[in-house]
Amino acid sequence: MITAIPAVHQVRSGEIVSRFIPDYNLAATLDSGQTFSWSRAEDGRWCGWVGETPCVAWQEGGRFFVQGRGLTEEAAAHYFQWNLAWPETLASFPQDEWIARARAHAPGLRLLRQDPWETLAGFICSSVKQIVQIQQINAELRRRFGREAAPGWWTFPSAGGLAAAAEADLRACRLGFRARHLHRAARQIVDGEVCLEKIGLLPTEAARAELLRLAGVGEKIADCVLLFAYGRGEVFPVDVWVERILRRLYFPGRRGVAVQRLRRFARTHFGPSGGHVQQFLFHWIRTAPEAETLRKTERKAKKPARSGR
DNA sequence: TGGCAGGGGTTGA
DNA sequence: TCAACCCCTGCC
Repeated sequence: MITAIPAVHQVRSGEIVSRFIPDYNLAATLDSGQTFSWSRAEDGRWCGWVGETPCVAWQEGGRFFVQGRGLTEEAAAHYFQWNLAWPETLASFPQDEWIARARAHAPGLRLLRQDPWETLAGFICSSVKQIVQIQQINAELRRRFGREAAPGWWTFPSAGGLAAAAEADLRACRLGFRARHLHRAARQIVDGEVCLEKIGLLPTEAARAELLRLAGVGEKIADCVLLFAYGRGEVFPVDVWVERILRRLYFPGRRGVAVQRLRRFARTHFGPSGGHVQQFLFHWIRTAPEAETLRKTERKAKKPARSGR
């Protein structure tokens, strides 16, 4: 089986950058479904990528360390969002019981600032897939189409690299029907039909409209890219788990509330840092012991349709 | 052990 | 609005 864990020792001779950030929860951040490029190694440290630099990251005594050959503090600070005004971000959250529970479950859960193409491609691969499977697809795409930056470490393939590949070769990475979407999206970017750099300069609504022009990109994936790659912290992606939370916690006893209604509610209710709130709620319902009952109830109550909508 | 339902979504009719 | 799309996992 392909795993996302490369050879740790290959980067242990690189530069180490660090900063004292006691209120950063690295494990929750890397394990909360916003990135598919990091894995926990046997020694508890995290192996992954800051851009095209293979890195190892860990925390000790409130200090955050990242090691990688050629890694700069600027690059680490940008990717891990070290400079975000965290207390101010938290202060902008609405006060309610569920957000308080989610925050208490994983204090210091942050958002990353990832590469737009890698994030986009990763989420196109994610539809109706579980996180472990997405990580395997990510690793397979790297191994087949990436550049070997260090022994055992392959960069994420460029849009050009995937556009030039045969769709059948993408399917061989366990992509299934997603292969067609990813191939077409890569083609659209290579052809200049959609420009990821320009999207970064657009207001959020216009940026979302541009992303929605890409094959395999609907509202959920567009919102994930806006939040995790373009740093639009107000964007609140609504996937099936968050949809269940919103229905259960904010619209109890109300049947037939449309997803669009939930999205409108989320945009206004959760405020300017709604994306951060979403990440807390998402991580809480997936992993918190106290949410176990809610998870089971929702699975049973789920309608038999295959799409989860 | 094998069969089958279902999964972090989008597309196109 | 809903079936179809692939493949893998977990449950019975």
